[in-house]
Amino acid sequence: MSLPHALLTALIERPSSGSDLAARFDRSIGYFWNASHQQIYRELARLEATGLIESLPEESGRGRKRAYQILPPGRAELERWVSQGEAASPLRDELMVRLWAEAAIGPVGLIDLVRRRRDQHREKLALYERFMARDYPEVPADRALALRRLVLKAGIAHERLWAEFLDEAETVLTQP
Amino acid sequence: MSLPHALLTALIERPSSGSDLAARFDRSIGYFWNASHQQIYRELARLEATGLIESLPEESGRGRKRAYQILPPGRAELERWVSQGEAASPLRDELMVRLWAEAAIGPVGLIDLVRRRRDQHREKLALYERFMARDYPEVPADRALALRRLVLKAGIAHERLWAEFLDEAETVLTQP
DNA sequence: GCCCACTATGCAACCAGTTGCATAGACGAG
DNA sequence: CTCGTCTATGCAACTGGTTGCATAGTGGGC
Repeated sequence: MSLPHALLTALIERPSSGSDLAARFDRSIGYFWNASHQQIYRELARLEATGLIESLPEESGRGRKRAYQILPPGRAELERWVSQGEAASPLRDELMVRLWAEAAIGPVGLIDLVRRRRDQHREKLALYERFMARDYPEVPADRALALRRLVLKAGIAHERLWAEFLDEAETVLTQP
Repeated sequence: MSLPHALLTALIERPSSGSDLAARFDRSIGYFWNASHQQIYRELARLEATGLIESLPEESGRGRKRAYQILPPGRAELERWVSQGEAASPLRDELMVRLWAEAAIGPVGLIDLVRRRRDQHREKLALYERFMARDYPEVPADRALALRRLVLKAGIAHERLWAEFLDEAETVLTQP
């Protein structure tokens, strides 16, 4: 249940509409949590129904932007939640299952998929590195900025790890 | 939809019951795909209903082991699936959302959670490294073994990355 | 002025995964 | 022998995420 809290966090930074939020997700926390616009709209409606956020009265309706802002109970809920988590989100990666299956049934053309996916990771890596160079040319002294930089840094490390791993997988898949 | 294919792969290696499979998931592909016993039983029932596997006739019933084996259509489906995937599974990590939220609302005691989670990753890392030393003392020449070793290696790299990242997060969270 | 493409919002149905619990046999302690 | 505990199987309800589609406004090209 991180999506509502991710939305609350985004709304603390500034009031936003659903499409705003969808766009912002792609550019910041999107490294580690993504959401489709349908999820976002549904969750915003729920958050409003439970009184954690409210929509700004700007003659709403379909096709019209509808901005939301966070309310005090929303901030309280976010504070409660942040330090309260427990288990690590379970790890799931389809490609690993495919590699494992290839080991069991022999060569079946997984190599193309591996190459495509490695290229995806390389692209993301390059993108995130541009973000890093642009937004954090040096390590910020400010705590909040340092934390946001850290999240981006984790995204970079993650993409680099996968790109390197997939290079190695390519070698193993082609050789014998 | 990787679970059915993960089960098919496991059943190629050898016929197994639901609880067998649950145990084996914890020790091999579990690094990258896990499943509760409920999911496994339900999925096995589905796979049998669609004719991809069959249960061995060993006087079944509750409390009795009920082993399944893969059928030719199951193997065919697995081969079809392996090389056919497309998008990378979306990445989701709650802790990153929490870090991001902490950046927005200030210190709220996330540090304990970070330490706990770092320790979890360290434990897994140590465990996987033991597996590596025990099962793959040297790089196997055999393709299938090399692939399985590779999956384990990815698990190790992943846990190490997280443990190191969380060390850094601890530093940032405590300092300012 | 009209059409077309684009942005923004939203509904409904479906699917995968989780949670809580129930039931049946195996097996050992007393 | 019977009680408690462990393993194995299973059902039902719920939740979060995905897919496919529908509808309303906006704005540019012609």
